[in-house]
Amino acid sequence: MNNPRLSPGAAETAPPPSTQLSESCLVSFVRSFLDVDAEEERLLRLLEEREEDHGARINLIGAGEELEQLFVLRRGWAFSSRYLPEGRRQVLQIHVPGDLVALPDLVFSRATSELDTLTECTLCPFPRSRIDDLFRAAPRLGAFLYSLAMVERAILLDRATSLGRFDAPARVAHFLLEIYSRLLITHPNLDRNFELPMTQDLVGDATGLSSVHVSRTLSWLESEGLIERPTRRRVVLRELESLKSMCQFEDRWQALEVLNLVEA
Amino acid sequence: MNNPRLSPGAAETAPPPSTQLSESCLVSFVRSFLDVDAEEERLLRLLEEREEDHGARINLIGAGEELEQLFVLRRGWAFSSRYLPEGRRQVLQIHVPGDLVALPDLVFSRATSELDTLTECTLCPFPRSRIDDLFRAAPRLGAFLYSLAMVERAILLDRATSLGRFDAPARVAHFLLEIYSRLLITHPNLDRNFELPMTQDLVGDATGLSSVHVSRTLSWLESEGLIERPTRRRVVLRELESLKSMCQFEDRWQALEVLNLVEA
DNA sequence: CGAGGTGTTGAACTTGGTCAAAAGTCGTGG
DNA sequence: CCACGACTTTTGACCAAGTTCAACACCTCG
Repeated sequence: MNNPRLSPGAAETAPPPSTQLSESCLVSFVRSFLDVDAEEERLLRLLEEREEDHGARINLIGAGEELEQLFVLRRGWAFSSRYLPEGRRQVLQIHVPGDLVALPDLVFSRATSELDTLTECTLCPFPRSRIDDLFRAAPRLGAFLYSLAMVERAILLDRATSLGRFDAPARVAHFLLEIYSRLLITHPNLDRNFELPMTQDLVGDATGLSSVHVSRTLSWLESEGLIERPTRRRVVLRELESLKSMCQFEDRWQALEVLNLVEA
Repeated sequence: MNNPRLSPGAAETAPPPSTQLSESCLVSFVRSFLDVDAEEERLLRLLEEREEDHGARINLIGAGEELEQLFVLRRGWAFSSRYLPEGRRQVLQIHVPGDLVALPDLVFSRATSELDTLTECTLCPFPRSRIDDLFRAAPRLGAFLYSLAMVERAILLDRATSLGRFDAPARVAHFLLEIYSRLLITHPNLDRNFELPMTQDLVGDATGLSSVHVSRTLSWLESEGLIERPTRRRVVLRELESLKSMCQFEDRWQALEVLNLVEA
């Protein structure tokens, strides 16, 4: 949970149950890329002042809704998606703890996609104006947000490549690796396996496949020894390197170099 | 070429041949979203100090190359893409005049994709550090860059939806509309038609289809009266509304509300 | 124990891909 | 001004990956 790269810092081995208000997964997420000073930390913590819990599998924001609040996702998983005619759907993003959610919709007056929880979640809502404050009062954090957006962009382009040109096994592999690489930032000790709280239906909607074909593809990957599925929701990336090479996976988070502004 | 929304400004009807250094398509692009003050304009013009010409169909940046410079695309079209094994390719982005090119790679030490010209181009290279200056000295422009990134993000999510869940006609329609809506910003007088300097092969690599199927799909769209192709490279979006509804098209540029920071 | 959601499997089908040939387009140079 | 050659687009025949439909098995939780 603490900084895997820049600040060796106070190493707590006990997995923080995130019950203490003092442990902010947003701050620790930012810290893994940037040395945060006291004032910056204060501004970030302001985003997590309030918190609210939500159950699993419920809709938080509907596409087209007016958005007064943005959120830090403090606990649990969520996803954003878009509904299409005839009951089709595209899953656009999987959100894990530490993510800033709905931030992009800041520049639109209405939400551009649905937001749903996967598991029970704790969200910290904050008003849009906090982001303005942040750009004004802490240009380094502004530049950091920009850097974040650029990583996300690179990841979306990777995904476009996956959706546009990969076959089913490569798409599924890419999807698993994308999530795994994001989880590694805040959980550097994950040993090639993680809990994926999604039905195959959702995985299909994320990879542009039918749930039936996701099932077949996962079975095939398992039969090839590339992955394992010890339980329904757990995935083991058994042959990490083979999986990476079958979809040209690049870890964009690892490669990130935050725009590092010298204070004026 | 002048501001279609915020500043009615000095209306020149003659199409500016962009030979005068004083007419910057970047400035006019920014101006269509934001009232730019003198100091901000100066900072933007700094990005276009130098310029260099390049021929059509040549490679400007290879994926993995170290990047010292970013570019403003002043004249001509370019595209970025990624090569895949077995000669496959995914076209990721079409760049038109006024675009900031390679900016996202700012946060990576190496280019994440290929950059190639489509037509003859004039590029204005500038060093990475200019962007830092911009974030520090003009937080409003920093916030503007952020807003731009968020529109681009929304567009990329639309594209993911297209690649993941649309059939061939809808993908092609979406592709054409995406370009058309971008062109409208700087050329508000386009009358449902534009020059598209791309082979069908490239369109296929952008839409995740084979060039053969692009040909069939364009013919089908034409036979349905949805588009016309008066010449090889010109497209007329004859039934704009039908095209939009067949791919749920949303114009993200139109909906953009730039983060509008009040000066501190 | 039973019910509803989830995952698996098989069979028929469909969309779009591949291969190959023909036709069209455009620039170049004789 | 025309002819040639390279490239692009079109068309047809065949093929393959993934979809759809439907039945069945499997958890999991009351």
